[in-house]
Amino acid sequence: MSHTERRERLGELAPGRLEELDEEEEDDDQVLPDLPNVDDYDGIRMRVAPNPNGPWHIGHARMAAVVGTYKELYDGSFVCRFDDTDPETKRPDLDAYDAILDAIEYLDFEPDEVLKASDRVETYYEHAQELIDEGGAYTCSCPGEEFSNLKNAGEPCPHRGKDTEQIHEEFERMVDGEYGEGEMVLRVKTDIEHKNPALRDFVAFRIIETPHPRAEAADYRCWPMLDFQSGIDDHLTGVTHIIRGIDLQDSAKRQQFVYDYFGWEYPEVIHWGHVQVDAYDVPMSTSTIKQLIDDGELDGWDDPRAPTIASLRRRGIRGQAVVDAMTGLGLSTSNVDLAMSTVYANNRELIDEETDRAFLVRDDERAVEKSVIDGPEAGHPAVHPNHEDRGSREIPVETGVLVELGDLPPVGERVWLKGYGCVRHTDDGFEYTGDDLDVTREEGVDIVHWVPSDDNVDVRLRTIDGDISGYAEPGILDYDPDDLLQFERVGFVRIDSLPTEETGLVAYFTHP
RNA sequence: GCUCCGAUGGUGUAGUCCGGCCAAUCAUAUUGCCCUCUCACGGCAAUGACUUGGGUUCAAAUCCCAAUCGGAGCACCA
Repeated sequence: MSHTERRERLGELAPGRLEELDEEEEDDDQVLPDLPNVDDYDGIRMRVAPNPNGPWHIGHARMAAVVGTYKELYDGSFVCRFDDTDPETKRPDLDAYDAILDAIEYLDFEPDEVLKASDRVETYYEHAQELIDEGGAYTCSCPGEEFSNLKNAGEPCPHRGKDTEQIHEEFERMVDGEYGEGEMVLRVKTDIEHKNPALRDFVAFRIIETPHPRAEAADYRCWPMLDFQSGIDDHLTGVTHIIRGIDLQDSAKRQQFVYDYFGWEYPEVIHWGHVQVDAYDVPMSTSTIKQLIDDGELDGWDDPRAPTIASLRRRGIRGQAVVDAMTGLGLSTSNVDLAMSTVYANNRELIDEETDRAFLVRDDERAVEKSVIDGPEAGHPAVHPNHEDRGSREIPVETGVLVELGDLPPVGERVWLKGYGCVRHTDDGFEYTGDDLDVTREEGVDIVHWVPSDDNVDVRLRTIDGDISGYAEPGILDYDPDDLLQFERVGFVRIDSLPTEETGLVAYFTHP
């Protein structure tokens, strides 16, 4: 049935429906879907809860980008809470706390409150004691495997029936550090026969003998598990909406037991899948990146080859470009692949108009030197092709020029040196022809970039695929670190440092 | 093994709740053309998707069932 036929048919069968559809012409062009049950809350409060075991990789930016955007959308607030309750397996990196806050700032968001779980251990203890009073927790000395077997069979362990006084006493001893690792844990009493084995009597506190790296928290040995700590904190900090990964899809159900004991209302929860990013050889994992840095494979967290926030920033990519790409991914529960080309497209849109142009002849393309015969003394390409008012550059020619091998025409053919003029490749070098620009259109003469063979600047261009060396036009020295440029026909770069006695100018490749 | 969850082009996404203006949106990507003293920007066009099979219905991307594929949890990690 054709579209028109369908419409006519619908008109016969349900005339009102057709009008309804016509009226539904809605208006929302929202960047993110509505949060659930927003009207049930006085204000929207969310949280970003990173583990500070390293600076952020690109995937981490998604949480800050989305939570920050919701904050703006609903005029709400968000907490940045460092969930640093494992000094052993996910040992916090003391530099990461600030690195993460910097990353959030780079994305142009500001947490309304910053908390560290390791500052709040006493609070967790208090709630544990309360939970014990409510009959919601018990100390358990089962070896892990033994408990696991019982749990999988749906059988309670012998410790489940202890009286409250003994539990208090043993928990007290856990806090006082009187047990070694693995000797005693505090479990939340859920439903040992729950059909989902993942929800049965989970651990709330365990002993870790390795001191916490933060001096303020170094004396604690009895640490809460994520599900306990996070559940308590979300309530205490007034969080209304939680976004978290599908790896934590059972957390809410686990924490619900604790909330029930306390008579609390559980916040709204959204789960989303994992993000993969294309374009990188390096896996997007904090521990892997850390290892590669330790091994010297990467220069640091901001190495252009690292899939990290620090790297994107150093390459001159705006936080806004990252945020736009992240919000574009939506909140799907399935795993998603972020194409870096999306980030690049967003960023190009942000920087193209304002970024000055320059020439870089890449040595990796095997620059070739040619003397220029009978030509003008200098070329004058535009600073920006779409903005004549920004003037033109002056590039001296003197004895000759460098061009990339791939741009060198066969002997006897012409090429147009951009901003300079047309030359013919002869046995003697480049002979200036004086041709009009029309030859580039009418006779197919290619327009190429070039630099003076004498007066140029050594450049090391750091890219996602490794370093490239080359020679830039002299005017590049007028720029400062952190300035952006577009090397014409190469791509955008951020100037990282000016030349020194030992090294040339260092630039980071942004994107084509 | 037990328990959850998901599936729209190369990628992401809208539409799914409440079946009908879906002949499926937008972006990105790729390709071609135009513009251009850049392979940038801009303009135009092309490419390309409802996992499969049943069922309900006048009508299914949308509801139901099954299969397939994929993801996640069952840690004294977060």
